[in-house]
Amino acid sequence: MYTCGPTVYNYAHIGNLRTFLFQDLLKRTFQAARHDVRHCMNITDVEDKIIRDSQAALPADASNETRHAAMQALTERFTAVFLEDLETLQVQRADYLPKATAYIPHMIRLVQALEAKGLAYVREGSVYYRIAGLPQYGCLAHLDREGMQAGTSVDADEYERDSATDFVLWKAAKPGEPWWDSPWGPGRPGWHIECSAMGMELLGDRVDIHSGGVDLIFPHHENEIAQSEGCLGHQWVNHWVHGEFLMVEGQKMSKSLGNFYTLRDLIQKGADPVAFRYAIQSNHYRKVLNFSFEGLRAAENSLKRIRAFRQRMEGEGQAGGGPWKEAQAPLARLELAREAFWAAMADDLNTPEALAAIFTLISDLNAQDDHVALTREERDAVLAFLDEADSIFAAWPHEDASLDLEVEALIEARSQAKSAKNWAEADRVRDQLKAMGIVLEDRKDGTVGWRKG
RNA sequence: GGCGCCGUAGCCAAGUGGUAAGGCCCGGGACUGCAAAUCCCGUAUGCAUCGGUUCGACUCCGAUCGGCGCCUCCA
Repeated sequence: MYTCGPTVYNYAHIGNLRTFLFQDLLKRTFQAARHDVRHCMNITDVEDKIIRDSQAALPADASNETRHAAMQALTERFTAVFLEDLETLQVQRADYLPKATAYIPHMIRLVQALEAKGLAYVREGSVYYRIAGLPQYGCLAHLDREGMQAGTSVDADEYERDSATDFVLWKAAKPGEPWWDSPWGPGRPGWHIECSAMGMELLGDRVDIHSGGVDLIFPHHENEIAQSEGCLGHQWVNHWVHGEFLMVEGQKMSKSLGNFYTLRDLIQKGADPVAFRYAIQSNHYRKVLNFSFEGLRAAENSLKRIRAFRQRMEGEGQAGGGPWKEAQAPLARLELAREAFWAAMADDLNTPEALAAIFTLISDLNAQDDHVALTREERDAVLAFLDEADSIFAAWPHEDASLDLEVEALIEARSQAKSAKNWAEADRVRDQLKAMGIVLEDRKDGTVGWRKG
C-alpha cells in the first residue's frame, strides 16, 4: 500500500490529517482482517514551497551546499512535527517513510527509461512527459483528452513544452535553487516523479493500493500512472482509493477566513486529539466532512459512552433489578454485533454503520447487565470485541486502572464523610477529584467506582 | 463549456424498491443524600421541491431549486 505523504514545509492542517487518518483506517482494517500490509508513505522534502521558504533568507551567491543545508533544516524540522502529529492521533507509522531527496538517482533512472521509450523529451535542461505517447492518459480522472483545453495560465517557466498538458519530470535549476547533477544538467525532480520512483523501488512493479486525497487524482496520480506504466509497460496499481476533503464550520478552510487549524490549534483549545480522530473516522471517508467544534464535542461524548461501557465490562456485574424480561444470550448477541461491524467495514469502510453496531450492542448489554449481570466469561468476550474494533479505531483502549495514593486517600475521605452524612464535605472531595480528572460513581452495593473523565 | 458529487430530525449520520439504523443535544421518569454512570418513555406520518415509473419510492427516471468538487499548485 502506497500513500502520498506530506510536503514538509509547515504544520499539517486538519484537512491534511483527515487524509492520513483515512489511510490509517484503511490500513488498520486490513490488518484487523489479518492481511499483511506493507505500507510506504513518502515524505516530499524537495518542492517549490519548500524551496521558497527555505531559501528566502540566503544570499544570492550562496553555494549549492548551503542551499541544500537550508532546505534540509526546514524539512527535517517539519518532518519531526508531522510524525509527532501522527503519533498523537494514533496513526501507525508506515513501514517505509522514504524522503524524496534520498531517491534522486532512482528518479533520474526512471526519467532516462521514459526517455529511452520516447515518452520524454528535453527542453532547455528540463525533461517533460509526452502525454500523446500514452493512450490511457486521463482514465483515472475521467478526463476527456479532447476536452482538455490548453491551459489558460501556462506557467511562465514551462512555456517550452510541446503540449500545454505535458508535465515536467525533471526541472532545470534556476538561480537561487538547490540542485542535483543529472544527465540533463543541474536540476531537481518534478513533483510527480518521486512517488513513481520510490513506489516502484520499495513496493515493486505491482502495488495493490495507492491512496491520497481526492485532489491528487489529477494531475498527481494521473501522472504517476503515466510515469510508472509508461516505464513498466503494464498496470502498476490495482486500486486507487481517495479520501474526500474537510470543510470547517461550513466553509473551505483558509487562513483568511480564520478557520485554518492545525492539530496543535485544536489541542490548545482543549480538544482531545483522539476525539478528533474519532470525529473524522465516524464519518464516511468518501464524503465531504464539515468539521465543527460542536461535532468535536459530540465525538467526545460518544467516546465517553464507549469508554464507560468498556470500563463497566472490565469490572464486575452490579445487577440488582430482578429478571430481565427479554433475556438474550450475551454471546450470541455479541456475535451479531461482530458480524454487523465487519459487514459494515467490509462495505467500503462504512464506519458510521460499524459504529452503530457497537452502540446498539452497548445499549442492549447495558440494559441486560443492569438486570442480569453478565458473567466474567461474557464480559471478557465483549472486551475482546471492543479490542478488535479498537485495533481499527484506536480510541477506546484499555486504560490501566492504577490510582495513586493521594487519590485513594481522597476517595476514602469522601466515603467517611458520606458515612457521617457530611454531604458538603463529601461533595467538596468529589469536586476536588473531578478537578484531578477522576469521576466517581457510587454503586448500589456501597462501593465507589471511578473513571478518568 | 466538459466530467462528477451532495441535499434524511436541533446537530452529525446509515440506509438506497417493501414501509426511516446509530450518535450528540433536548424533555419526562427510575435509581442517588445530591450527583455521575445506567435504565425506561418521548422527540422525522416523513427523507430539498415538483412530476413520472411501480402493487409499493427516501430509494429508479425526468425537471427544478440549493450546496460542492475536478478540468490549474493543493490532503
